[in-house]
Amino acid sequence: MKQSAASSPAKPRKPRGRPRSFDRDAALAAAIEVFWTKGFEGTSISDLTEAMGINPPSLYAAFGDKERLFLEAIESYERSRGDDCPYTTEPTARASIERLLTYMAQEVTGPDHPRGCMMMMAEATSANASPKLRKALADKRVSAREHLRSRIKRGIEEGDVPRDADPTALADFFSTVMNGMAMMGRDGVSRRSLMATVERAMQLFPEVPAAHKRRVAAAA
Amino acid sequence: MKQSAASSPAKPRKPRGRPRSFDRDAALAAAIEVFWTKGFEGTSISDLTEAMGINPPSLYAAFGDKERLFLEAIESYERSRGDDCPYTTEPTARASIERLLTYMAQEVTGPDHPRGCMMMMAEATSANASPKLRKALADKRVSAREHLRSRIKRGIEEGDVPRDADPTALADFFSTVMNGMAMMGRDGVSRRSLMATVERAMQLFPEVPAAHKRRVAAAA
DNA sequence: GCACTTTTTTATCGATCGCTATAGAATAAC
DNA sequence: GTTATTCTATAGCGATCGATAAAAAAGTGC
Repeated sequence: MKQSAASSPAKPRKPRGRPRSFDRDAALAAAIEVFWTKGFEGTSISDLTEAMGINPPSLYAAFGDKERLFLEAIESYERSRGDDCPYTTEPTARASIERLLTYMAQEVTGPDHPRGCMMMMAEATSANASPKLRKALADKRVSAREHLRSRIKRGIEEGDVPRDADPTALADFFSTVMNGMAMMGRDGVSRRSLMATVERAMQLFPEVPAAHKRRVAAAA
Repeated sequence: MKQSAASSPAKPRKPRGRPRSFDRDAALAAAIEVFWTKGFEGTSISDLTEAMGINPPSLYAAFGDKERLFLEAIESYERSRGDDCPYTTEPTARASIERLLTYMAQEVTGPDHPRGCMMMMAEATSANASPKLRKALADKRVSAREHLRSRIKRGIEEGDVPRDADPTALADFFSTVMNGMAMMGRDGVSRRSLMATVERAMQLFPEVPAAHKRRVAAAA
């Protein structure tokens, strides 16, 4: 916690010992790819070391153990996807959800990385993992639904979603569709098919009555 | 292939050696429960022998190996669920799909067995399995979608689904919802919530125009 | 009774699992 | 230079993996 007064925090002095000979971020990216394909339990340390191009002691020194590496992989995976799809910046809840679903359809059928969703794989392949990891994954899934819910709630407050809409039920429905799309994507279903599903599902997003919409626009 | 003429096929004569001391069906049911919870790779032989109450050699003698036991478990699982939910007997495609989704909502939240769907677990936990098993699982998933599609197509032919409906796209959509429900169920979402999702999704099932419906009813 | 067949139990097999002890190699501090 | 520190590579730890050999046990047929 305490920081040395002599050393500038912005320019950390070079570490003492032998420098690391591999790119930590690149190694993590390689680990993500493997976990994404095989899940947590389906991935062995030798799978990882081979893909990352390092030996086991280097892996353990840099990432702790398999569970901690997996958690870091999950977090990096989610962060980069959040950056790729800034759905919260959309002006309406409807546009946010549609953007999210569209991104999902593209992502789970991406040609330059494993198909499907790493979080779905995580869920099914951590049955024997530590309670700590299980809990961390469950929290992330709950949090994802909660994000959807709060965005819809905000839409109600801002007037672009009808007052009688149920944010929790809507969030659960679109979460279900997203989960399903992840499975379908892993299953090899085409991007075109998933996009058709997105369009279909979006028909269920409730519209504000045109009359009320005008009223809100006038007030703003 | 050749059958002894002396022995009645309905009353097979008692086998020669030491009789099996366990109930094969009960053992298979126990195996299903374990695979359902932990997936294929997440389940070890000792997990199985403990749950089935037998020793490894008995398991191998009765079921072949782990993959064959798993396949038999999957097939038994699907058969019993097909028996539980005879959705093809419903008069319309809409009623069939709705029954199927409703059954799914109840099944994946069942209180007296593992949550979620065994086939979803199978998909994610067979990354290192033999190509043969992988293919068998993929075929089953394709076949499930095809069943949906053909039921909708039949609905078009029988006049209870509009002529301009796209059976493949509809089947893909409802398959996506079902897959998503399985994930949500495993995630601990309530049955009530899944039923709300079913009701919502069914709003997207296309209706035949009332005028045309009358015409078909008169013809029948 | 004895021969034969099949399942049971016990005790492993070799391979792989996640992980680490140890020693040598590469750098900074002095 | 020497020393201290940190990383790398080799080798292997105990545990568990899926699967089986061997022999005792429990039946049928004669």
